Amino acid sequence: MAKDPDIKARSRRVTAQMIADLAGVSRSAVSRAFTKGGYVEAEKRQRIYEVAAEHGYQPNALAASLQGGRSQLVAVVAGDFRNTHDSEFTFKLCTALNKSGLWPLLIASEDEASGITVEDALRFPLDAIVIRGGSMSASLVTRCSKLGIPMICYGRPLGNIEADAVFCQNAAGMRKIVDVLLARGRRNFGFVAGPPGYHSSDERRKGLLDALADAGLALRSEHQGDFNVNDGYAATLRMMDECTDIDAIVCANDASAVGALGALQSLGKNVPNDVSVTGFDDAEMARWPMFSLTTVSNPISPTVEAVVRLIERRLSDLGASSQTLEIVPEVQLRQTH
Amino acid sequence: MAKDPDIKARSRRVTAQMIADLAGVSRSAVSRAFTKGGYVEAEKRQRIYEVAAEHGYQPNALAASLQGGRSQLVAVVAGDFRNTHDSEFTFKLCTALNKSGLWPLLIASEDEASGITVEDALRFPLDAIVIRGGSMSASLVTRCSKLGIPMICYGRPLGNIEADAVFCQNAAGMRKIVDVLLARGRRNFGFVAGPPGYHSSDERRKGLLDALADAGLALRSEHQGDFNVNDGYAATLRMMDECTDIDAIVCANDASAVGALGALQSLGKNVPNDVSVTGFDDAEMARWPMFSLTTVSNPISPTVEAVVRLIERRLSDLGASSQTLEIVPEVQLRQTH
DNA sequence: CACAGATGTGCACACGTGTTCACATACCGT
DNA sequence: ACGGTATGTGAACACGTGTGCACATCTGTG
Repeated sequence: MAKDPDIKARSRRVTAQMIADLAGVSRSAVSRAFTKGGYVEAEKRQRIYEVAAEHGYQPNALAASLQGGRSQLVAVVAGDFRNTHDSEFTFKLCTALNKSGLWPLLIASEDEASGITVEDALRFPLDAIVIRGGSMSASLVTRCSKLGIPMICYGRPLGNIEADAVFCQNAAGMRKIVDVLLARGRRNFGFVAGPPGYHSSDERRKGLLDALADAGLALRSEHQGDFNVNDGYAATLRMMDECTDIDAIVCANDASAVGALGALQSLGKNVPNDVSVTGFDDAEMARWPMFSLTTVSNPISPTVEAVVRLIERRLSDLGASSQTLEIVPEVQLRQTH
Repeated sequence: MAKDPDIKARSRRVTAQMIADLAGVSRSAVSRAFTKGGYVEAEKRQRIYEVAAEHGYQPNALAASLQGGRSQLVAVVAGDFRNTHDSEFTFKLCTALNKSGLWPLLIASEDEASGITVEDALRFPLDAIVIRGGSMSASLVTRCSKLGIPMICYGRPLGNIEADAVFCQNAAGMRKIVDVLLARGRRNFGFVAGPPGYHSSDERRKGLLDALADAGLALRSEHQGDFNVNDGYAATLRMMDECTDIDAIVCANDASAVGALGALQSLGKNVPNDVSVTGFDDAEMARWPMFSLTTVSNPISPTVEAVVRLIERRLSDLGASSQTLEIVPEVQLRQTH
């Protein structure tokens, strides 16, 4: 057993060579002891494990990844959490990645305030990158392709961009819930919109307008919000001020709908007798007992599973053709329609 | 200009050596061109940048980190998001880390379902690890110390564990808001508790009981929840069924309080005339117009700043003594007390 | 005995970087 | 002329791993 080679006096991480010296074996033996299927004599192996445990040795995953192995890092570009459904999605995605032995490197916000861009993350030899549709660009796809980093996009279809994608059919989901309202005899529709330029926002609006047009109707009132409760509340107050005969308020997402419910209550309106309210996404708040919101599901679990599946497919076969998976939203009938 | 060395036929990341070959320079020149202060002749430098841009070259951050540099990875162990305040905190922490040039490696859930432990993350040469108090253990501290990984704990004080910590004075905050209720003449207190065994849960309960004891009062009713809206709603229904003269419902967190508000409304109770309701944390929902919840702030920004400051201090001086920062909560008076 | 397979071994190499070092050139001041 | 400084250069080394390779021993089979 070699003398303690002054580990404590050094701030460096414990290395395999240090363990080898202490255990009186070669570095190869240490490496083999920590590699599945590696040949090391049982007694030697035991000694290596003991010394390693005593000194807190763990192989350095990043050094190992240089060897043509994978880093196991997956960048998750989560956007700005404007829609709370996104934060629920992100955390579930991160959990699922962990379950697959992958480590999410989180980019929680991509804007100028954070001084960070997705491209900064490409300095890491990522196994993959998962990114919201809104942050996609053709140049980013090219960059990732050149670096051999698989890219999976969620939340929107990609047009002529070649990458894997998972998205929810926003327009179709919106049509479904408008059909429910029409079937209940609602005719005077108001819309609490999300911020324009966001694909989900725009597609949900399109689905609403198309469904109304097919029924020979037009929107009576529209007010924009930023996908949050406060904006939904204010937009609804303005809408009811402008048109007192609104009988259905369709909202671009659940938080807007929760805000609408709050505003209607403050106005003494009865939901759904006086006016229906619907949301989109089936976020957790939609299921709270005081709301029991009728909404359209943008189910997190199937989307997360699809993303993970696409990653694994890509890691198995980098040259596979790109694939797009669509999630079909379903109406969740509760108490507000 | 050397011939294209078959980059496209290889799935490997573009390397500095490949760029050097293409640009007709040494690898050292490429390295210097991408290192601040590195000496490279201007014309050569330009050529290197052009070739690099054409082939999507970026230095591999992980290879570079082997050179005694830092990985810039910070593990963020975020727990299970039982309390929605935690997801807000985590998101903001990750943004702040990005701003400091650090990359959060997110462990979104540490339980058996994910098959992941914090120790798995220690295989990466992390610059630091930020962890919720509930996931702390002395053995983890020892392990990190041996690996030279600084650890910052948030959410609870550490007892005799040697690590940096930031936490909110839960008990003191609770006393403050109970004093507000006492000053309003409330005498019949009910408590919607959080899950036992969570430090914040237990401390907030202790603060409540102590404040009441000092006023010569005892809790009239207590029901447990899991820090969420649904449990707050159900607990409040049970409480009002059990004791019809409750005049103040103190909740362990804001989501429980939001649930309590919903339950009281369904019972036709007027808040705050009939009964006061208070929360804890000042999560975003506390500020929604239909709730306008009186609560205690557990301010995210100062906590995040403190965590980042502790990380930077540790990175500057690994041997610095451990430090504990306390965040003083403040009462946020709104409409429910 | 020869061969094949299993187990075991340490040396040397590769992975992709940044840095050190010795050498080179140019310029300025003493 | 000499010394110091700035700029520039490529070879070699270091970082911390996993792997390939040649060699060694043992066992079983034909």
